[in-house]
Amino acid sequence: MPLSRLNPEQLAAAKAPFGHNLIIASAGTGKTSTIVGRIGYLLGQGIKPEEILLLTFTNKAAAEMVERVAGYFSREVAGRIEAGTFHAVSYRWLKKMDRSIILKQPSELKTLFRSIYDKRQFHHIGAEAQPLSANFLHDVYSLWQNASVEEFGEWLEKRHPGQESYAEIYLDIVEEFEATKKEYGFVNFNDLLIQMREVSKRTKLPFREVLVDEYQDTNELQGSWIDAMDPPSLFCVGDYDQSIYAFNGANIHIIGSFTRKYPDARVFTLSKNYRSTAPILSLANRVIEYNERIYPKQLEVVRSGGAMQPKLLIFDNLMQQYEAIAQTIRRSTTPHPQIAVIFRNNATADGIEAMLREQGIPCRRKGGRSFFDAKEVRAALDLATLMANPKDMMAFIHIFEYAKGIGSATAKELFEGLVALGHGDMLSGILHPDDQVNPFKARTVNYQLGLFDHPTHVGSVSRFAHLGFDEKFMAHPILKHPALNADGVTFIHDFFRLVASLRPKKQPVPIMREILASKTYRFIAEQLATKRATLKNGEVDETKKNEAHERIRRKGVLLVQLAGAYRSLEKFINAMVLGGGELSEGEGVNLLTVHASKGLEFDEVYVIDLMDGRFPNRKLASQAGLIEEERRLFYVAVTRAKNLLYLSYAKYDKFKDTSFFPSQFLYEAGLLKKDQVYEKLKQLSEGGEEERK
DNA sequence: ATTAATCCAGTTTTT
DNA sequence: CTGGATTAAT
Repeated sequence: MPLSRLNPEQLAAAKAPFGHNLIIASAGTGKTSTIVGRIGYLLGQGIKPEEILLLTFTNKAAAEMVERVAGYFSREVAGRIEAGTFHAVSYRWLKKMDRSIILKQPSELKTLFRSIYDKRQFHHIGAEAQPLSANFLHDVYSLWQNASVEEFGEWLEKRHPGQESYAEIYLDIVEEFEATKKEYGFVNFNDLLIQMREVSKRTKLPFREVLVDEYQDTNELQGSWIDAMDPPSLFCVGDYDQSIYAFNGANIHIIGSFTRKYPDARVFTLSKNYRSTAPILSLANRVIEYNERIYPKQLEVVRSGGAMQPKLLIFDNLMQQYEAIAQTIRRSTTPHPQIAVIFRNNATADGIEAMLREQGIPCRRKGGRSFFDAKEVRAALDLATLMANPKDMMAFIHIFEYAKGIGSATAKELFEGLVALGHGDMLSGILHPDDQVNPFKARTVNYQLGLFDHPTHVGSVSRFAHLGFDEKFMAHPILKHPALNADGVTFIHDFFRLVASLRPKKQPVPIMREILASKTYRFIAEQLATKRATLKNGEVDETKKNEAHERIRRKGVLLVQLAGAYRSLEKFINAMVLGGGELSEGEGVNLLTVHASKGLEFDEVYVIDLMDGRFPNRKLASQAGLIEEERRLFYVAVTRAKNLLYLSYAKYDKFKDTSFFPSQFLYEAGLLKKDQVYEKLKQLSEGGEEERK
């Protein structure tokens, strides 16, 4: 039984009575075992697995816990537990209620937001504040959705004073943004939670207990999501010192005020650390002590034995640092998957990754980001998306921008024309156009030249006769669009053929295969490969081009592999958005941001680039007292280590010609002797504290 | 007006 | 190196 392995503290928590239970679990105190134990206890009490909801921060974490439960019970029982991220769970339930959902990449919706913003005029007069930029306003809006249940206008006023005169325009933009998303059938991450919260308010869900992992990173939106569900029993596990998602609206106040919110709350504290050696733990604790305490922290070290002290590595310049670390890793006897290199921001990782590969050390970097950002992957998925959601004008425009002579404006007109020809359905507009319908809105520009109106249209189609397409295609009304040239018509022809052959298919794998083999996709791939192989002097390097094609082909293979796990196209596409970021490529040494390292542990850990400005991020730390969050980030990073911990920094970046001071956390950790530099850094951070008040 | 080419800045963190 | 913004060309 899972309970027999727990220590008394963990056992008490796992066997807590129903109600509102908060478990304060510091790093490495067996939080996962306790949650698994709790689930075992619930099942033992006769609770059905489908009455248990387990919310985790990543889907991988959920899968791991379910897997451990399966080890004690059975895969069948464990599989019935509702487990996943807030987003994944919301998605599943909304699908269960038969909603059609097409998740879009955040960047896509940001583009949409920008286009709506750009339609507005801001008249700002000299002394007034500049209006917020489109991108910034989008992020502000998204943060508001996550961080607040107040009205947007009021919240904005508090957070960005001086913007009052634009508030009306902002609200108008936001309103149109919401309406447009609805029109095109788009849903973003926030919408999943917001829609699910609405559902929970109306429908009582069958959960007897909700378990929340990483409770310290719950934001207001997620908090209200739980409130709306109003489960009879809550089991929240978290650690105040590991709250690192303030940028996403995570509010430590939520975990901090748990006992005030629920007067009947019971609090359990897990204080025995099983993960790290004494020197690693004491370093972590020394630093986190600089933060104000909400709960007293008395971590007990369980492990004993001759442990190595954490080692500080100092380098003259950045590349030397990466090189030396790569060498140290090469010499290490620790198996590669048990080694992690942890950094504050992703941008830094390119240097170390390149260096590791150069030295022949295999590594894996979390974030399928690069994969899903690749244009060829986007294009393949956009084509698939059009079959699942023919209302997706953005996907259509992206595809047609590859056609010569067709830009976003013409693509939009083509899309709207096809929708009109299909009485609201773009696909039937392609396959069975109603030729009684005029696909084009009157364009004032053309009609000023009245004379040419009619002849232009007829003539424009006949001039494509030499292309040799069949009559049925040549009769398609959309070809009358005046801006089309031969290349554009050819592109449309191939695209229509693809749509026709995809239409009867339902399974993701054959659909993806068909897309990858299509002329449309091959044409796009050819363009991308050529562009990637074009040298500065304009010549195309054939070898490079072949390599580019090979990389594109491999991504296609991976896409088909991924598609194999899904039974419907819509689910496949959504999963690529919902879980895509959790995909990691390769095997070997782990390259992780601090945020991505949360919840993981490794024998050997390198925390790199510990320079002031980078870690802590000075731009952030100097504002709004966020130095505490940066400190928590440091705490999370170092507590990933079980046995060996290396901290490193470089004094100089040759490439950018900038010098660095060491991170103030290195002083706080006692690795550097406090000097004038430290005093100066401390002042900078405290300056931020002042500003807050 | 729209597309295509060129230039320029920039890069926190996640579902 | 990408994506956005500016500019040149159609």
